[in-house]
Amino acid sequence: MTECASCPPTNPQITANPEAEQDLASLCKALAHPSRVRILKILLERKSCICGEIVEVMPLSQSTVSEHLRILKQAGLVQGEVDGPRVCYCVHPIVLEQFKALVEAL
Amino acid sequence: MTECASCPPTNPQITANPEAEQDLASLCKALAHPSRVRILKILLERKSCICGEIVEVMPLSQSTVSEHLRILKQAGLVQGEVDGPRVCYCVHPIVLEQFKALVEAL
DNA sequence: CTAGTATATCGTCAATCAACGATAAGCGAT
DNA sequence: ATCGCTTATCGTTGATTGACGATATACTAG
Repeated sequence: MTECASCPPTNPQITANPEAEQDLASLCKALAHPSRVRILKILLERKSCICGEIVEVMPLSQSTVSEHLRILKQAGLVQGEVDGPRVCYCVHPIVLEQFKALVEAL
Repeated sequence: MTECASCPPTNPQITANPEAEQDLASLCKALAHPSRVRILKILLERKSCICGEIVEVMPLSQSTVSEHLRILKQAGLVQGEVDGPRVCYCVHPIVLEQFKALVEAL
């Protein structure tokens, strides 16, 4: 039972939920790049669900932005809806809440 | 102003705090691997601040666990204190709270 | 000082990531 | 059907990651 002075008291519950841990890791991985955090913020702040607009705002090429969107979409954090010739992206509220809950549970 | 039906209404505030976004991305990156989430959970759940004990519990080599700990420490989520021949790791409560706050603010 | 234990670092290798330009695919309008 | 616009995908490249064994470092005990 090693213990040190500077460590805070911790709850002794024995959780170990491998699935939740994997989910948290996956969601974190999706947000492990500043550009993707930025994109998520943009989607949250704008009333519209833009897509090409993101490319205009970001200092990245269209293909790179598209790739970041793919990663966010694959993680479930974002969903894209085809709207004529363009695609309308928006945050998936439920998955974002799940992410918040997983982090809060730490 | 593209907008689509399935998207939730979002707050129109213009935040754009690049520093906070970078911080969030860095913290997420540190937790972007299941093993590191696992290690963090272990540190939170155990009353002790173990280190070699982590190696025993994880299906990874000592050097790999050490590397994961280094990444967590570099992100500030964890701190290690030398305790004789061994090192006592524990979660840095303030940084963890900052992480929670950044996620909650999404 | 030496031996033993615990942890960190090094070197390597395969795999994954991030970025880009080029190109394909989807759709509306002509 | 074709043109023009928007977005996705492909192929490439250099950088980073994750894993390991081997080794170096740090500390205690004897």
